[in-house]
Amino acid sequence: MTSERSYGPGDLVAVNLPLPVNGPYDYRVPDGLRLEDGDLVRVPLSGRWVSGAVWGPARGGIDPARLRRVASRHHLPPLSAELRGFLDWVAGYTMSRPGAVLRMTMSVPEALDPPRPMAAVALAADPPPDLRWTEARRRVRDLLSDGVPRGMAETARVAAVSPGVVRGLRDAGALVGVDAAPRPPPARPDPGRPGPRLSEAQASGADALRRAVGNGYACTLLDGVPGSGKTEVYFEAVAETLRRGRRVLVLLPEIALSVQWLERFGRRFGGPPAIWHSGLGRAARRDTWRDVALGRAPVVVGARSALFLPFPELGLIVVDEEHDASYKQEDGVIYQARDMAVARAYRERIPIVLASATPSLETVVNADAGRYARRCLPDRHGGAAMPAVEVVDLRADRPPRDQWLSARLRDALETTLAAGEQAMLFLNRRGYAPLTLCRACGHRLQCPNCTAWLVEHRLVGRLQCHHCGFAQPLPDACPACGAVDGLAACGPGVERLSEEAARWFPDARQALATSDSLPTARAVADLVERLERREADLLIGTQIVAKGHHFPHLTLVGVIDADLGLAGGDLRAAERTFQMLYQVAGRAGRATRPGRVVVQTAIPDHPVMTALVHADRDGFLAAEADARRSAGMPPFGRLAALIVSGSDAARVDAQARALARAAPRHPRLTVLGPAPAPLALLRGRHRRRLLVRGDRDIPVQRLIRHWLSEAETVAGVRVQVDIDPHGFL
DNA sequence: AGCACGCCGACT
DNA sequence: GTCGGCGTGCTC
Repeated sequence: MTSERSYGPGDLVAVNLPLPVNGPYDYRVPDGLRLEDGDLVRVPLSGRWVSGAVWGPARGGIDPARLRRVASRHHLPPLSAELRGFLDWVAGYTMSRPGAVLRMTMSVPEALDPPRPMAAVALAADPPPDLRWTEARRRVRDLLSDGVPRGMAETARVAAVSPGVVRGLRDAGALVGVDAAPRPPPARPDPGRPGPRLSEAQASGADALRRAVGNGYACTLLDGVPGSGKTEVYFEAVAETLRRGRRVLVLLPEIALSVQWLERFGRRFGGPPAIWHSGLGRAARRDTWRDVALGRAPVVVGARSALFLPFPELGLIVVDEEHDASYKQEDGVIYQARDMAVARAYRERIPIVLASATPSLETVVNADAGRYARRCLPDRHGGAAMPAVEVVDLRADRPPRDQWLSARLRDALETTLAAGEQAMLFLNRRGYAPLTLCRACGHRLQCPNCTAWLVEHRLVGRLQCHHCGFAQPLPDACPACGAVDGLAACGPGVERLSEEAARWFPDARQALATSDSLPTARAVADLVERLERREADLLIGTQIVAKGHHFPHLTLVGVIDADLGLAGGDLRAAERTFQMLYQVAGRAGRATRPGRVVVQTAIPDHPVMTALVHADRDGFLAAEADARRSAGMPPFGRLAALIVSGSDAARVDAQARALARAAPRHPRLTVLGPAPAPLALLRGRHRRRLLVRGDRDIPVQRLIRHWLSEAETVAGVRVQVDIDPHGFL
C-alpha cells in the first residue's frame, strides 16, 4: 500500500497534467496551501490555467528557480493511490504518455469546480406599478403565477418569449432572481428489494459472486447461453457491494442501446444507475462526473471510457458481453477496456465479473488455466431451448442474380410468417450496396480520403464512406468516363435486402434496424417495443440486432452471408464470426416456441459453421486455441503493431523503412513488415504497419521503447504503438 | 491540448 | 507593403 504523502508551503510537487506531455511537471506549493498525493489542483502552464493531479514529490531536473506555484486546490476528494497506480500502469502497458491516460480520468474539466447555482426567477411580491404589461410580459407573469421559480432560459422557452423579455422584467423589478434548488443527488439503488426468482444454477452462481465481494481481487467468468439470466446473477453481486457501501462499475459495449438492460436494473433496484457514455450532453456529463468523484453515484453503467472514472472505494467491476469488439479503443490511447478492467480490479483489490455467452478465447484460456474462476449457466431461463441451426450451401442453393435469399430461407420465411410469427434477417452491411461500379468503364466509386469503396445509402440518396464520414450525392454519370446511367449497385446491404424481401413477402410488415435507422437509444427501444407488440413481422438488421435484445415472438433467424467477416486474414476473424452468429442465433425462440436459424454460407465445412450446427462452442474454442498456440499467437504469444502514418506517402514509407532497419534482434521476437495497414489510406493519412510477435514472457514494451529511441525519425510522420492489436493481420 | 513563433500566397 | 495559412515546438 502506498502511503499518501502530504506537502506544505515551499515543498516541490509533481503534477500530472491531462495533456500529452512527457511526464508530470514540477510545481511549488504556495503559502497557505496543504496538498496531498492525488489532490486535484489548478496550475499555471505557459499563458493559461490547467487542472491536474498531485503525483508525488517533484521529479527534479528543472531549475527550481523556474518552478511556478500551484494556484489552488479543487474541493474534491483526491484521486486514490489505487487509481493513480492504475493510470501509471496503463500508460506503461499501452506505451502512452501519463498525461494522455490521466486525460481519460480528468475528461470533464468543468466538473472540477462546484456548479454555480442556476439563476432562477420568480414573480416579485411588489412589481413596479407603472410597468407596461405587454402580451409577452403577461405570458411570463401567467407562467410564474404558480409561485414556482424557474430558470431564465426555461421561463423564456415555456412562455414562448425571447430571453430578453425575461431579462427585461427582472431588470425592471417585476421578477426577482432566486437561487434554484440545487440538483438532488442521484437515486440510490436499493439492494434490499426482493430480486427475481432465480433458477438453481443462477442461485448458485449468484451465491459464488456474492461471496467474492469484499474478499479482494478475484476474476470470475460468468458463462451462460443467451437468455440464461446472467444479468440477474451478477445483479446479486451488485446488491452485495451496495450493502457494503461501496460503488459498482458495469461496463456494457453499447450503453446507448441498452434500454432493456436499464429496465431490468430498475426492476431489481427500484431506480436507475448513473450512466456514462460519449453521447452524454455537457450538463449530464459534468453532473455525473462530479457525482462519481464525490462518491454519490453508487452504480455507474457505462461504455469503456467509464473505466477511468475517479471512483472512491470502488467495490466491484462487471464487464458484460466481455467478448465484444467495441471494448477495444482504436485511437488516442489504444487499449482493451476488458483487459484494463481486470488490471483496475487487481489494483483496487476487488472482484471483477466477465460475463458472456461467447467468451473470448483470452478469457477462456485464463479460466482454463485457473487464473479466473468460472461459473456456468447451462440453461436458458424458463426452459427455452437454443434454436436449431441449419446451414444452406450457397453454391448448391444459389439465389438468382442480384438476389440473396436462398430457396430454403425463403421457404422458412414463408412458413414462419404464415404462422403469424416473427422472423429476422441478419446482414452486417449498412446501406443499399457496398460497391458501385460503372458498367461502361469498370470504374469503382472510392472514398477520396480512405482505401474504401463508397457505400450507397439509397434511403438518403447518397454515397457514404463508413470510415471518415465522406458523403456525396449519387451521381447520374460515371465520374471517370462520363457514361450516363451506367452505374450499377454491386452486392447487398440491408436496404437492398429489404427490397428483395418486400418483393417475396409483400404483406410482411418490415422493420429496418441499423445504426442509420436507429440513431438513438430511444429509437432502438421503440423498435423493440413495436416487435413486442407484434406490430412488425420481419426485422432486417445489422449487428445492432445481435446485442442483448429480447424478441419474444421471434422464431426464425436468417443469416444472409455468414462468410462476411471471415475474409481478410484477421487473427480473430473466425472467433468473432462465431461469436456474432451465435449471438444472432440466440435471438430466436426465446419464449415458449422453439427457434430455427438458417445460415447461408459458401463454405459450409468451415469450423465456424460446423460448430454452429452442432452447438459445439467449446469444441470450436479448443480448436481455435490449438491453432493459436501452435502459431505462437495471442493469448499464447504477444502481439504489437507499430502504425506509421502521415499525409505524405513517401515520408511514411521512409519512416517505416527506418523502423524496419532498426528492428530489435531477439531470438524469441519476430518483426514483420512494413506492409500497408488494413486501411492504407484513412481520413487522408497514409498508413503502414509493422507487426511484432513475441513469446509470452518477453518484455515487449521495453523492447519497443528501445527500438523507437534508436530508429531515425522522419518529420511529419506519426508512429503509434498498438499493444495487443485486434485489427486485420 | 493550447498557444506562440515562423516562413510563403492574396488583399486593403 | 501587410494579413493569415497551419507546420513545428514548448509548456514545470
